Formats: sequence, C-alpha cells, structure tokens
Amino acid sequence: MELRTPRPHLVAALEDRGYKPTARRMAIASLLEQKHEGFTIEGLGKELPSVGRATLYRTIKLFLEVGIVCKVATMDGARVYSLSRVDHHHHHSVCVECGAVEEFKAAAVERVLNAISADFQGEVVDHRFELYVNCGDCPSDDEE
Amino acid sequence: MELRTPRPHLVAALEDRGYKPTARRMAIASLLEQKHEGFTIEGLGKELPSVGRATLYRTIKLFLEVGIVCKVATMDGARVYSLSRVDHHHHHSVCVECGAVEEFKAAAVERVLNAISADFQGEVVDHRFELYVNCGDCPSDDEE
DNA sequence: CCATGGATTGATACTGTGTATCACTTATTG
DNA sequence: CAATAAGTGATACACAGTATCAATCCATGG
Repeated sequence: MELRTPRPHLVAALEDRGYKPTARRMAIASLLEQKHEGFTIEGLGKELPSVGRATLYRTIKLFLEVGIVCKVATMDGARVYSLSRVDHHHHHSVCVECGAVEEFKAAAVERVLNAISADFQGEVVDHRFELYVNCGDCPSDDEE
Repeated sequence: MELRTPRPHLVAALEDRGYKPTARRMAIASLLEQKHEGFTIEGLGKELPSVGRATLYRTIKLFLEVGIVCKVATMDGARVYSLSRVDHHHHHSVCVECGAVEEFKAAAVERVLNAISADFQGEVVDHRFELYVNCGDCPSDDEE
C-alpha cells in the first residue's frame, strides 16, 4: 500500500472529529486525490486490493460524514462518489463521456431556490442540482 | 389481479411505441395511479404478488422509457420511482417525511440553466434538480 | 516491559436493486 | 390450425451496501 500523504485538510477533517489518520485511510485519501472522475467503491477495491471491502465502505462513509467526499447522482440515476475539494456548499457537473466530476458554485441556483421555497407550502429542507455535461476535454482515460 | 383501467394516455403512450397494454401492465399502471409517494419495485412486488419480479422490473423500465414513470433521487441518494402525471419537462420534490413526490415546473430553473450553460466550456447535456421538503400535510400513511 | 481497552480492520454473511437467460404461455396473423 | 412474435416467470447472477464478529493495532497506565 503506497502511502503518499494526502493534503493536510483531509487529515485535519478526520482528526477534528476524533478519527485517526490511519495508514488505510491515508492510502484511500491519497488515491482519491489523484482521481478526477467519480468513483465507485467496488472500483476502488480493484485499485487497492490490499484493503478489505468492508474497510473501503466504512472509510468512504466516514469521508462522507466528515464532508470530504460527496455522493453524486449520475444521469442514469446511479451513484458515484467524488472527492470534495471545497468546503462550502456547491453542486456537481458530471461528464457523460469521461465521468469527470467538477464542483461549482452558482449563486443563481440559491436565488432560484429561495424563490421556489417562498411559493412552496411546507418547508424546503434541502436540494440537489446536478449538471450532465460533455466536458469537452475528456482525457482518453489518461487521468486514470 | 384487479384490473382497473388506467388513464387513457398511459395506454396510448405504450401503444404508440408498439407495446401491448397487457393485463399485467394495466394492473401495474392502475396501482401506480393510486400512489402519491415514490415507490420501489420491491415494494410493488409486495402489493402485486401475482406478478413476477422480472416482469415488474421490465415493466417499470418500459414505463421509464415511454416516459410515464420518472426515476427520482432521494435525499440520501437512494432511488425511487414516481408516476409522471405531466408530459413536459419538470422537476420533483420529495417529502422527507412521507415520501410524497410532487412534480413542478420552474421556468427560473431553466433560465439559470441557460446562464450556467453559457459559462461552461463544453456542452450541458442534461440536468437534475430535486427539492427535499417537508410537505406539511403528510397523511398519517392514509394514502397507502 | 506487560496488560488492558478502545479503535480499526478483514472476512463473511446477508439484504436490496437490477440484469440476463431460458423455457413456457399468450396473442396474432396467415 | 400452424407459425411466429411478444410477454411472462423462475432462476441465477452482478453489484451496492450493511451487520456481525473475531482478530489486530495502538495508546495508556502500572
């Protein structure tokens, strides 16, 4: 298991919640940092065969909880995960060709949301806004 | 299998594509018309035990293709299906309490989408916008 | 140094969701 | 009625995710 130290804020995000930055977790985090595409956990398993499946699921769940990974819906309704590079609220675009996930912030979306919330009887608790794109510079899977 | 005839446009949607309005399909469609909440296929299976599991999955897939059913992502990323009552582009709200799915059209969303598309290098192919709400008049599961 | 206890890990079994296959049935059409 | 296509059900399979439990790791105190 090659252990490149991931960026400090990932480590901090874990430690702040009382989780240990173990070798497994650091290996997984540093792998994710090299990934531009959305990933599945089964896919990670193939790249990190030395890490148990249960640990992978647990770790990604932990990363979700800590906020360094997001769960994104693809166009066909499947789920992929994506490392979050920013710590504020954002949305995702997913390239339908190469699967690249980008994070973007659109104040306009929040404004629309507020407008819609006002119309809604009942309370708007949360939302999801995803863009499916042709990113235009899909690597021929070089980034893999 | 009780066979209430579903609304004509469901039948038409099938026939227009060369699919037959069989007894199974009509039974499933008429069950869906009574449903206000998002549903899972396994759930349908419990309500229609006389219909084979494979047929249920095939039928819902067919309904998706024909456009009379939508696949909606819940807040936690799970998928539910929902009968579509309108035939134009729309979005969904999902009540986090009772699971009720509403369809709504928001021109503002499309405007934002156009604005964002202009900023994007590459082409925006599709999008998803879901609202998670507390609908405020959750039946105490009376509508089940 | 050793014991102890909590956190982490891996193996495994299990549930849920969806697809593929194949034999059987039903409808249609000539 | 025979031939054929469409639809159906059983089953097996693949994939996603959870639960359990024993084993391991690691910090701490004696």
